[in-house]
Amino acid sequence: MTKKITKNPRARKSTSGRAPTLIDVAKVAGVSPITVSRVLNQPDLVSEDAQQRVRRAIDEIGYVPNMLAGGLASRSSRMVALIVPTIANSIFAETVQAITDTLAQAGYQTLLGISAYEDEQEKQLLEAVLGRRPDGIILTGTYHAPDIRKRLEVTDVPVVETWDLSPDPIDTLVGFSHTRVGEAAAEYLLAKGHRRFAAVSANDQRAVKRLDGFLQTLANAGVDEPIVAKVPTPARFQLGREGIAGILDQASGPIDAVYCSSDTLAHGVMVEAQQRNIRIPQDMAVIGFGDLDFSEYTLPPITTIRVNGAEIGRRAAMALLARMNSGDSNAVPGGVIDTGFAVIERESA
Amino acid sequence: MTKKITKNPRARKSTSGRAPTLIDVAKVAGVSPITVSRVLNQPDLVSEDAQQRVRRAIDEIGYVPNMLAGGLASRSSRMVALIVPTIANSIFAETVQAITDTLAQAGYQTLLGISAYEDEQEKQLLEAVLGRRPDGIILTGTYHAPDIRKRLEVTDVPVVETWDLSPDPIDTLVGFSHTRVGEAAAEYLLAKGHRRFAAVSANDQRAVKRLDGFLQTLANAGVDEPIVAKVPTPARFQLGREGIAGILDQASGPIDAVYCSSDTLAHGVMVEAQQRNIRIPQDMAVIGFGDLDFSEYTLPPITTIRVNGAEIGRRAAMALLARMNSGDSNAVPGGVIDTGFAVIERESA
DNA sequence: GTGAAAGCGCTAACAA
DNA sequence: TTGTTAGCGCTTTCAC
Repeated sequence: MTKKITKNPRARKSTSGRAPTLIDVAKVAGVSPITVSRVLNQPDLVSEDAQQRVRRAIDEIGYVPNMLAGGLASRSSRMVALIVPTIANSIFAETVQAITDTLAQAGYQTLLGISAYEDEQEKQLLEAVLGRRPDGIILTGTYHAPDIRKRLEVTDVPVVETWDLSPDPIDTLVGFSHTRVGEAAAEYLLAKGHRRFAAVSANDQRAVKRLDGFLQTLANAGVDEPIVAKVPTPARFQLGREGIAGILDQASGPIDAVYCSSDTLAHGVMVEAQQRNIRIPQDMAVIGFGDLDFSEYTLPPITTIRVNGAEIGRRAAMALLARMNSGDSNAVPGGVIDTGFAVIERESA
Repeated sequence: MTKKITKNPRARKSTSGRAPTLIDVAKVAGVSPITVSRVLNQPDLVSEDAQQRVRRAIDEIGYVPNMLAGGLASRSSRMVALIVPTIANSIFAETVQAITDTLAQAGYQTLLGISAYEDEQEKQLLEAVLGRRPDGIILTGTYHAPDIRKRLEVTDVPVVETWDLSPDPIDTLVGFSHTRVGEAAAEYLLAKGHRRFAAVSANDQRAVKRLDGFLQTLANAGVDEPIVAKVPTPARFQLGREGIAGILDQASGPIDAVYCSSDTLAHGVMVEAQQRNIRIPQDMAVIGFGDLDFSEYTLPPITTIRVNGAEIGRRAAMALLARMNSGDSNAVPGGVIDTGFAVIERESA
């Protein structure tokens, strides 16, 4: 190692081989261990004088509390497990960022798991994470493999599901209705007078819900069934391009409007349209879903159904914090919070 | 809580109020606690027969090992702290994803901290995280506030710095030279015959290094000093647009080529150029840095200096794993791995 | 191949 | 306001 073991006079404890403990601090400060503990966790119970001595001692020997030991003794790890399908998508990234921020401010660390939209992954991550005794768990989506769900229902760890709505949450839910998103997209396009539709959708749980809402609303309105291109997860720009290319090649007539399950796909659709000299939105309207910042400045402008990833993250984290602090019993029932979404029109540049 | 406390016959331990422990397993299996521990951690030392009985017991009572206790006793938490400036940027997101994946496969969980490019944040995150006794730490960048650095040098926790190169790493380093990236950009543009330059750069540590490399190389070549627009972090699409707009408004003549510290900024530059009927690359060349997938399909195509975020993450994680497993002493010196970068030309559509 | 004893570093509960 | 006594649930010796 490049690091030199300098003869730092303060390093007496670190040279002794093991990290200084609370007992070391207590000795230096001339108090009992529990007083040191109190200075750290409930300073109000300790006299000014003792606090001073203890803090001085902590600085002097470079003491860092061992939270493994603390967690074991107090049965509270001050960690939250967060499981998301991906962070490569800017909107989930915003949510993750907001969650870690909010939790960090409240003194909780975030244990991150990325499930890649795989049940098996999610299960393994949970398995691994439960052993750490997290004080709370935040999960993306409302579908979870049956055994995972059961495990979570039995645990008394507060669970927040987010990014979706469901009639039977495990515990607490902070999200919005993807079915409604799809319906809103269809309603919007129908109101604009469009009648010949196509759809490019990813095939993950929530994208499929949106698509179903979209298709169902169209069916109810009695318009022709749209051509649908389903693309694999994670949705990449180029998949949108390929998706619409296939649709346009096989379509018997012109397409009025294209529904995309995400802005990323919508972007690909737009570029392909541009290649083919199809003007947007005059020749073909495009509606996306997700992160407005992206589509707002991409030319030509498209209509987007916008959700605020950061806001969802913040609210999910706050719901969890409330849950964790509401006494540790299951007395308080978990709630459902609908964060909603907004349709953002950007027809004219 | 919505969850019903069902009269599940197996839930005898969970209804008893506390989670089953290793001792509970031992009783059911008719062995001593240490045997249970061995089945979990060193199964080779235990007879087939005993293993069977223990595993059966574990399933029966739904035992989940308490890693807080395990970590305390074994002085190894099997957690790694990861501190990044942001994940809202797809390239860092890839790195984070690769790191968590690689570590998870090796049985380590990732404790995520997001520093928002703030020293103070980074410090607090580290402070908070050190108490969890992580087995390793992965940090973004090579600059760290002096006190953070000192703290880390004294610790015997393996540290991997990534996403940059430096002559004096704390321990191990996996990254590439940002100065060289800037130089390569300048060399590339100069070779194309460009002479009147502009630059739009973010103002974080590494972006500034790239910019400096770019400017220095131009200065050495004796060309006029470029107009530079520095934009705040995190770089958003629109900042690129505003940056180049300001430059074009104040420039006394045409600009041959624009250097951008990231593809996100480059995208903004391109859109603004499009608005002003400046053709790319014929009228004005643009070079970016970061994630090829983004710029490759954005029209018009630009040249990008590409780094593979996932690859960097994987290598950083593997370096850390090697470090953590190389006996716990500081015997093995930390190494420096240069992951390099590539110049991707996309001049013609 | 298995077990008994002794902590890991901290905090809960009670007492003074 | 402070301290004492017992653990938290596991792994490390070391013994058999």
